[in-house]
Amino acid sequence: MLQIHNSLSKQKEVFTPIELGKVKLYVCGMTVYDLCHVGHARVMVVFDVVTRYLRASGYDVTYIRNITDIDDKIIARANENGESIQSLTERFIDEMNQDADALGVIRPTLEPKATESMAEIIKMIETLINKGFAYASDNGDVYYDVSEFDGYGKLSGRNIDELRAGERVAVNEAKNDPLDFVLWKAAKPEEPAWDSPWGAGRPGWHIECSAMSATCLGEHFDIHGGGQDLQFPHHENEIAQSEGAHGCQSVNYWMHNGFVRIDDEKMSKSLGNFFTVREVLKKYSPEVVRYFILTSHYRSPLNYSDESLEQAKSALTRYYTALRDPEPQSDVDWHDDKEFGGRFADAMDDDFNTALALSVMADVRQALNKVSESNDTVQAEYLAGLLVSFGTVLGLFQQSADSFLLGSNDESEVTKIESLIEQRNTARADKDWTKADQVRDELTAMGIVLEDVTGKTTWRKT
RNA sequence: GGCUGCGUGGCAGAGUGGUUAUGCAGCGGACUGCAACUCCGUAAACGCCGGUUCGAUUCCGACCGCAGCCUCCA
Repeated sequence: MLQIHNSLSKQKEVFTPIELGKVKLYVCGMTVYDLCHVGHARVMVVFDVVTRYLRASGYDVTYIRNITDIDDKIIARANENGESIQSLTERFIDEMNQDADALGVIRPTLEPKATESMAEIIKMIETLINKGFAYASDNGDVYYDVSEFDGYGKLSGRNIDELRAGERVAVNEAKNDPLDFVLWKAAKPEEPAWDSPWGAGRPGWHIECSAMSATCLGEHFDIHGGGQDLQFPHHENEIAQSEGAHGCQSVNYWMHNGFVRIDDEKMSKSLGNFFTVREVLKKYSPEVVRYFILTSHYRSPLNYSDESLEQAKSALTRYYTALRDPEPQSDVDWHDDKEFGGRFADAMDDDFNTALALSVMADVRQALNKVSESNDTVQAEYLAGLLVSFGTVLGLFQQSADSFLLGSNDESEVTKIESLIEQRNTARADKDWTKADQVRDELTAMGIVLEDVTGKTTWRKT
């Protein structure tokens, strides 16, 4: 029985879908003005695994991840670059998709864009005004009147008084209350703008998610996810907008993933301490990055360091080494495995405890190595198939062992490696250990590790 | 200042009121010409101080330390 930690109640709750057998999931995606960093990768991978596991549990999942393609930062960056907003956002949408694909992230069912949802956004703002939750000010902005919404603060665990006490933003004269937030921004000269009943302008950040989630999933859906930093104010404001406009609960389960940190500090653009997915993938293969992300529970902080990535790489190398010989049985379904499959399900059912699920896989690997040693081919092929089956949930073991262990090499390099191995084996046959070790040292210097197993020598990259 | 969350062995990271997490690294052994791989064995932990309890790393309270949100941020 799946339990999910709900940010609304701050507890694990048994998951019950609104509609039997179906899950409607919305995740806040990227603002596209720059490359994805590891923090973005974490959101993508975490909710990819959530989606995969829900599907593996028999649910028909509709997964929506939006794209914010109009906001202040985008306008600023486009101006800096001297390019159009459209060319900037198209470029970074493409870059984002490249990163997501590289990381093995399954594409969402739909990826709605703010700029393509203007009619719905404007309509929703009109509804909010009509219902008394919003007001247009003289300067052409439209604001949400926070005092009108009773539940304001229920997600982030604050109340309006506390927020006022902590207020440290310059007061905006156009607002009735400093806590009110903008739904529609009047256009300044030279800024991109859409026509609206309040004049030319563009939407505030929060309203797009309320409009798009309702359009794609309906007014009431199952799960809403995103990074922890969106809990306040973004998600709090979404609740105020959606529930104000629709008059019903909008989301049953809120899920927030923890931050990626560097030296115990949040990785973020403003701190400048981020690594892009692109640069990490130059050093580590995508599954190593996925494995690293999944070693920690999704709500815990994840500390990024070379050492952590190296550990993930070593661990994954051991899995692929175990998978090298047996031909994985192709029709294994982990659900049918009483022992390991049951433990895996228990771990994943417990709020997607991937760290615990990985420890089950480690036990499978050990069992696999044992049966391989005793030449129990049938059992080895079964356990290899079981690992691959678990891998479909976590997005691991999606390549052949050889492609992971050998990397991509041009033919001449492989020929050279193989000829050196042959030279060494000839020397070994002659018991010329000095020569044999000399050749092996040469290969080591090339980043090649040799493994002599049962009369044959295999190699892999370090 | 307000509000949240966290503090586990060398490192990473789950979990639990009394019994092995797991991975990486280490140590001993088997295998090997030597290694590597693999297997077997092994050691090592629960921030500090009180309380509840027969017993607490696990529950409660204080303290210390760290992080996050309160402003754009995944």
